[in-house]
Amino acid sequence: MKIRTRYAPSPTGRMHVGNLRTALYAYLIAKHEGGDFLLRIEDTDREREMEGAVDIIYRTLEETGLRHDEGPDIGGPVGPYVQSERQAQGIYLEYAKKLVEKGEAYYCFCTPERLKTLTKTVNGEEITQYDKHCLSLSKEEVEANLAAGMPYVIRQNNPRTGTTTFHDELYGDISVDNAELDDMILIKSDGYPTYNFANVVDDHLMGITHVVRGNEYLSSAPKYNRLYEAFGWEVPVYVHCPLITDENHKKLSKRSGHSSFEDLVEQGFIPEAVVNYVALLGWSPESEREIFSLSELVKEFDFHRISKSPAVFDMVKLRWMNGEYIKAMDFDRFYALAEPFLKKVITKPLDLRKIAAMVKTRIEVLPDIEGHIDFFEKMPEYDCSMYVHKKMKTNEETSLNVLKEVRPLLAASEDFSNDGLFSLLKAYADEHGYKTGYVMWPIRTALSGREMTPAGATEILEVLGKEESLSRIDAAIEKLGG
RNA sequence: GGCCUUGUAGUCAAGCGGUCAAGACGUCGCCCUCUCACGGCGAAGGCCCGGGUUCGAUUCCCGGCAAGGUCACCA
Repeated sequence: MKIRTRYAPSPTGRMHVGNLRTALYAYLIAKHEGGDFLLRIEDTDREREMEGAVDIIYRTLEETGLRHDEGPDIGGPVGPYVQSERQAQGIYLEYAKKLVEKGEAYYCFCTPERLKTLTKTVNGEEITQYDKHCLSLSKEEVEANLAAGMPYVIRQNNPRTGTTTFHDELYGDISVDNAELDDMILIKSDGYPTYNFANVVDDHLMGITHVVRGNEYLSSAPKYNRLYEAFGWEVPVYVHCPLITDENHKKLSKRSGHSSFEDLVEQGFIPEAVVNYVALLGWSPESEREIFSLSELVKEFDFHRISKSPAVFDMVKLRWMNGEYIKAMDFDRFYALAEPFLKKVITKPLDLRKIAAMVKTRIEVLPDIEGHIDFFEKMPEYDCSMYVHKKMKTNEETSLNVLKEVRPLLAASEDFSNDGLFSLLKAYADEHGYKTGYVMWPIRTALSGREMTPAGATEILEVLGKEESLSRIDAAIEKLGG
């Protein structure tokens, strides 16, 4: 049988990294076996719906490369793929009524006020368990209420005794006392289905074979199972993914500042790196490899190797991985990404491509660029003590001397390329019996005013050009009292 | 509070009765080197606790403990 998985987000905002990983795993499970990956929009909560959110979903799927085979935008054999459209067709009500006929669900006319009396507070959380009050209504009473236009919901009718067991591919068999199962609402008073119900109905109607979802649904899974059984439908394979947490081991929330894919992209992360990192949060390949393209993941992915324990989202490791992607990236693409950051700092007509090349192996995230290159634009303030370097055996005096001697050589040099400059200065050093660093250190300091730079002295000379370089060296000589 | 799940270094993680308990990030040290970075080499750091079962438990069982999740007309 062909595997069919789905990603079923609700359009309420940016794509949370937990959802992204769920989508990724669903995609990988399907594609590893040559199956289908579908997109379904779950817009049954008209309150929380956000304008433009569907576009964010499309864009994120596009940027991460998680191409769906069926969905609202491209259609497919089991559409529509938007739940509000499906509800308009009356699909959910129709199926809910089937359950009512079977005695697996019932109409409920309880008012919010009455429901409130059923609520108790535990640890600051409000907990409500319905008391099956409306289950005892006779058929006539229900008909009368409906005829009178009383608002109603339809609830699942769960048994109060016995146990329900469901199977998860990762977690194994999980049994729950039926007394724990609330009579959850299937159809809301506005006529829309709840997530719980729409999900089951649509997954079945759309032929989903593997339901991939976050582990926060683990405790409600038995109720879904009962729904499948009530309908007499085959229960899909459940794959509950472990939770992704923040550094405090709490469910990742918007407050952490990096909870969504878009947040991360804004912070300068590369989509491929995010996908790669997220794939490894809760899953590990057989090999020791860590860097995987999406297509390599498709090949390697065995969902049985998904772990069961929650994982902390580690920005430090993500940064490292992003750096790996930047280093491996072909230069033109890197330059395209880097250019805005370069131009933010540098307005002078310097060779930005050369500067980009310098910085490529030294950053983890695009915005890191800015901190490396500001001295090109403008010579920063610095202290003369910077000329003192124990290992290079330099101090202010030796530096002044070197700068003075080297200045005319540079002024006379026709060749201001990195290679030419290096051999010129190397020859000078050899001639005087100096170590290379002994002469390079003061020059680099004079040119940059920085203890560390993304390039050596000669590369900086090359980029700065003769005129600017000499002027900076002159300023340094003066600063050193020469 | 009920229920569910999880528990290998700071973090991600291999492991599936016998291992010097992989690997990666981070940290520290060394090498390379015109600084830094890259790259190379190395170090420190771990099986939640207590009982069993077993010749032998990180691994199996039981009990604790801890953490997280969940208990909506949200998904």
